[in-house]
Formats: sequence, C-alpha cells, structure tokens
Amino acid sequence: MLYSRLLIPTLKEDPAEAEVISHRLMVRAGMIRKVAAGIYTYLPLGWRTVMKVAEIVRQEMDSAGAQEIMMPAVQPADLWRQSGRWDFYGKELLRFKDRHDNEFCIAPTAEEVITDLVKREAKSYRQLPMNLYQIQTKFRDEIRPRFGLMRGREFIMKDAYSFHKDNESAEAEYWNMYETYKRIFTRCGLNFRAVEADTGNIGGSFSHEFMVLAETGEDFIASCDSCEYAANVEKAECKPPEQVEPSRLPREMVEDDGGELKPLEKVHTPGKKTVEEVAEFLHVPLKKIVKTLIYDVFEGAAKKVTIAVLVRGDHEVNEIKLKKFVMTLKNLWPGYQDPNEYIKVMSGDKNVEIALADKETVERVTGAPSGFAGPVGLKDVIIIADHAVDGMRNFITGGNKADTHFKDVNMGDFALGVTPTPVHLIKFWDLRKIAPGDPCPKCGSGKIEIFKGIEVGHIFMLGTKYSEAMKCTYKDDDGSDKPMIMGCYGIGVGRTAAAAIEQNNDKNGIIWPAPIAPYEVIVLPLNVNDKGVMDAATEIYEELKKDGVEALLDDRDLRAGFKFKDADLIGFPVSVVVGEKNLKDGLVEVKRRSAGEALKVRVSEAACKTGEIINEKKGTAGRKRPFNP
RNA sequence: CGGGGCGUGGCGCAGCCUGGUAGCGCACCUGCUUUGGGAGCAGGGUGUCGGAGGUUCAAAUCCUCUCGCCCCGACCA
Repeated sequence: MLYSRLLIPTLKEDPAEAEVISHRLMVRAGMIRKVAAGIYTYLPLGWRTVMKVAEIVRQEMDSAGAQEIMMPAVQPADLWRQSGRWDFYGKELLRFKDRHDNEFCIAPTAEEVITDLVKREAKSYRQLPMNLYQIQTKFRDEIRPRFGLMRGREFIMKDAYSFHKDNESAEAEYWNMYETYKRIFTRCGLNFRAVEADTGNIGGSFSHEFMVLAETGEDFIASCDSCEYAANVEKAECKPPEQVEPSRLPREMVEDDGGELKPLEKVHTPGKKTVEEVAEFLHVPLKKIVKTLIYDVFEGAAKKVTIAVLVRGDHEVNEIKLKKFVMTLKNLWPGYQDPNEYIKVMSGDKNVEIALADKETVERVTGAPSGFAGPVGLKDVIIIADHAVDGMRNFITGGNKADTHFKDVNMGDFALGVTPTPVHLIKFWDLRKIAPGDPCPKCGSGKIEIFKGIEVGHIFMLGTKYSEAMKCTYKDDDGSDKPMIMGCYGIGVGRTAAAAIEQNNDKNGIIWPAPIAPYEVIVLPLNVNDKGVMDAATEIYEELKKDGVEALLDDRDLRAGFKFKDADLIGFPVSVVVGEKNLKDGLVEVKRRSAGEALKVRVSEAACKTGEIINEKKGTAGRKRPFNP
C-alpha cells in the first residue's frame, strides 16, 4: 500500500483529552478518532491492528475447538428478564424501545442470547459439550469512560460460552480456555499474567483474569515471590494469623505490647483525623492504631444496616470482601436475635451494596465528626473486624468525640469476644486488602508483591446460574433433564491492542510487536523526486509484497525528518531507509523500531533480510517467561 | 452521581477579570529556496467564540438556563 493513499492523520502535538500513553499514541498515530465519549472510529491503521488481534484470537479459539458465530448487538429485554438481569444489571445496560414500544438493550454481553439459542437447539447430552464464540461490538454505558480504547463504552470483545453436561467436562474446558488465552496473549507479544479473580456481576464459581503488566493498569495484582500464586488484589485472601495465645506470638504479628491489658484512657488529639496524623501525634506506629470505618449497607435502593468495620491502621478495607461478607451476614449468625431488627432485613444473597456512610450517619452513630470514629460506645451498628485486629492489645482508636482518641483500648472495652451483645456484635473476618510483604495465602512462606495490570481477558466457570434461570437443560443418558454447566470467556480485543502500546512505546511513539503491527515494514525513500531512490524503494517494496510481507511505501514528497517521525510514531517494527548517500554504494538501511542501530544491506538483499527480521520477530514475540519483573 | 475544570479557525491555545477592531503557534493553499530526524522566507484562506435566552448603545467577555467534553472518587473486557 502506498502511504499517500492511506488515511493516516498523524498529529505532532498531544491531543488535549488523552491521558494515558496508549490513548495519546493511538490518536497521534492516526489510528482512532473520538466520535463521542467512549466511542471511537477506527481508522485504517487502528482497524488493521484490531483485526490482527481478532485474527489471532479467532485462530486460537478455532484450534481449541470453539465455533465462531455472530449474535446481534441489539437484544430483547425479554431474554434479560428471564435471567433476572434486566433489573439487576444497572445503568451500564443501555436500554431503549423500538417503534412498537418493545424494550431492548444494546448488548454488553451475550449470556442470555446464547443460553436461549443453546436451550432451543441442544436437547441431548450427545450434543454436548459445545463452545460458541463471537467477536462483536459491545456497549456498556460506563459512568466514566476514559483512556481511549482501554475503557470505552463501545468496544470490541470476543465472548465465548461453553455448555457441558457435567462439572468435569466444564472444568476441563475452563482449563482449555486458560491455556488458549495464554497462547493468544503470548502470540500478541504481551507481557502478561493469569491471576485468580473475583467473579463480579457475571457470577459463577471461579475465575481468572489475564492481566497485561503496565504502570497505567487500573487493577492491582498480588503475586507471591516464591510460589505460583497470583490474584487480583480484590480477590486475594489474607491469611488470618495463627490462632495462638497472643502473648506467645511474635510481637510484630499481633502488635501486642507484651504487657498486661491496660485500662482505657482518653487522649486529646486536636484536629488529628487521619491515622497518619494520629500516629505521628502520639508517636506510635500505624500498626498500633485500629481504624474504624462506618459503612451503610443497601439492599436495592433502601438503606438497611449501618456497620462499623475495624482494620489495623496500616491496612485498607477490601470492599469486595466486605460486601461478600455482608451478604452472608444472616447465615453466619442464624440464631442471632437483633433487638433493633437490623439484621433480619438482610436477604442473605443478592442486590446488596455497601458504601461509606455519609457525614450525617457517621455523626449519628459515633456522636462525633468524621475522623474520630472508634468502636467504644457506638450506637446502632454492627461491628466487624479484620483478622489482623484479633489479638491486638492496648491499641488506639477514635474516641467518638471531636478531637479525642482512646489509647490502651482492648476488645473487652467494646465487645465481649465474639458473642453478641445487646447492641454490638463482633466477628473477625478477612476484610482487608492484601499488602506488599504479607505472607502468601497459598504457600505461606513467600511474600506478596503488588503489580499493576490491565485486564485483557477474563474466564469464568459459570455453573448453572444462567442455565437454571433460563431453563437450558439437556436430556441425560438416564432420561432425566439437567441444567447445562456453563463457562464464559471474554477478551477485550481493542483493549488488548491498547495494552500492547502501554507496554511497548518510547518517547518517539509506538513500538508494535510484529504480530499485531498494522504493517510490518515501512519503506522510506527519503527523496521521492530522485529516480534512483524511488526505483530502489519500489523494487524493495514490490519484492516484500511478493514475499508476503505487509509493507507500506512512504511515497509522500516530504522531508526525511518528517517521514522518520511518522514512522517512529506509528511504530512499524522494521523500516527500510532508501537514501541517496547509501544508494551510491548500492546500500540501504534496515532498521528495527525497537533498536537504535541500522543494518546496511545491498538493495538486492534488503527484502530478504527484512523478511528474516519480521519472521524472527513474529516467532519470538511471545516471551516464554511472561511475568517476572 | 459527588467534587474540580474546559468549550474561541482542522489541531493546540491566548483574549474574558476591567464589555467596543477576534488573535497566536501548528496545519492548509501559492511561490521561491531547502532536502537524513516534524525546514526558511514571502504571500493567502479559514471562525454562526458550544447552544438558547437576558442585561447593554454595544457581549467571546457580564447574568440565567442548557448541551457537550475532560480530570479526581464509587463500576468493568
């Protein structure tokens, strides 16, 4: 293809709206243009890369035994009502009505449509298992789209759904997909890691995310430095300390000062609201403080309960864990009679939301402005505490009074062990975010490190959640009807391309991994008005095309510097520079985008040499060691 | 949705506070020079100042409403 005939509107300056590198570079390299918030047009170069990622996905899915189909982007509300998600899904689901006043949505995912299809077409265990996928445009009406293709509202996604007659087969397919995803991201030339993940809104029993490691990632990954364990921080469990008599534990584990339980004491802490301020003011480590966070629990829109969550001063609440815990509250204390009927109203399963309480609530339950909450003397709340608080002695908490904290606080000061008290209840649970240096929850001996990642793929073991709701059953060999076991497997195609840029760029622009570069080679005749230069360039270009190499000939009548800048910005893996000076000696330069130095080769050998480099790059693009910073 | 900010030529911005001629850089067009890292000189075109209403002799500028967008927090491929 001739450069002059392609729509490649490169920009010298950074677009004002773009924040992250991939977004900036995609706009500057003329790959995408914004149409509305989170909605983009893919220009020729952008689309070629997206299609290359899609093609890798397609090849690997097909060879893993999945079948490609295409489902509609517009789906009827009716199907979503069958699964129960029409009301549950929230505002990201873009809903509208057709001219007959029937309700529809633009698909954010396709569990409903696929389950409906399979339940109609597959009746017998003989037809299972089956794995169907599509590569389609999805729409999620994100609250705040940002970062270009990384978090758009409209995006291209590969979504696959598998149907099985039993758990063994379903699980085998799950791991088949796990391996397939590893192959896909390896082929894309990405440095990634598969991590254990939370199942979120999709539901299901277990799940892995595929994370591309990048500083701009929005997810945090906890990884063990000695075993294979890796998990999303949302998911990563924190091992409770061993249940040993606190006095026998090492001091750093329990933050026990080793002495006797001391009586509660009030201290004046004017204006010291954050744990950091309090720690500094009282000259104690953060670990000696217990933070008290007041949360409201909602079921649907209705506020149900206020809870106080205690975590050690140097820890943070993991709201996913907290939410899960709250959802099971009722089950944990089946016999508990709450005098104020707070707990009874909890349904015990879905549609529960938690949020930090507003100022008024904080003041009502603590009797103090926010910043001074503590567990002693709280009103109308349930208290739950993180495991790390268990065993602490003589610690510091808010005083539930302005400018006041308590020191030498102990459990007995606000709760009687783990038994319900008339107004308070305390339970220890895993409620905090895992932190760097924590012991690995799997091997126990390794230490946790935290990395940032971009989620490019997610696989879920769904179980029977949708098949039961939508009556997707099959006839088993004993004649009984059973719900199919499902799995679902997603890949953000556009996001994968963006993630590749986040991971492969320098100050001059993108450095594409060869397998997903829009073109593999750019041939740069530095002076298109010099017949010798142009003839040599054209000859090389034609030969590359003949060899099956995707080449672009920059035939624009521009200064050399301009062409170099564009080539670097767009990030073609290899460029062939044809200039008058070298040509006098019959030479041209073959330059890798990823390396500074250029190779001088004879005109006749240029195409061949370039092809070798491309093949080598494609071959080695997937690193064998995907993750070991 | 809460908080902050921005809408002025294709792009990036100034002008607004203190009302009166719409400006700069890049890009674009023409000519000459230049030609291995986003050229130089000369000439040229380009705007319903996001939209609606209001105040005023006069509004990009002040006021009200509205739309769009960006950034920081709670959701997700």
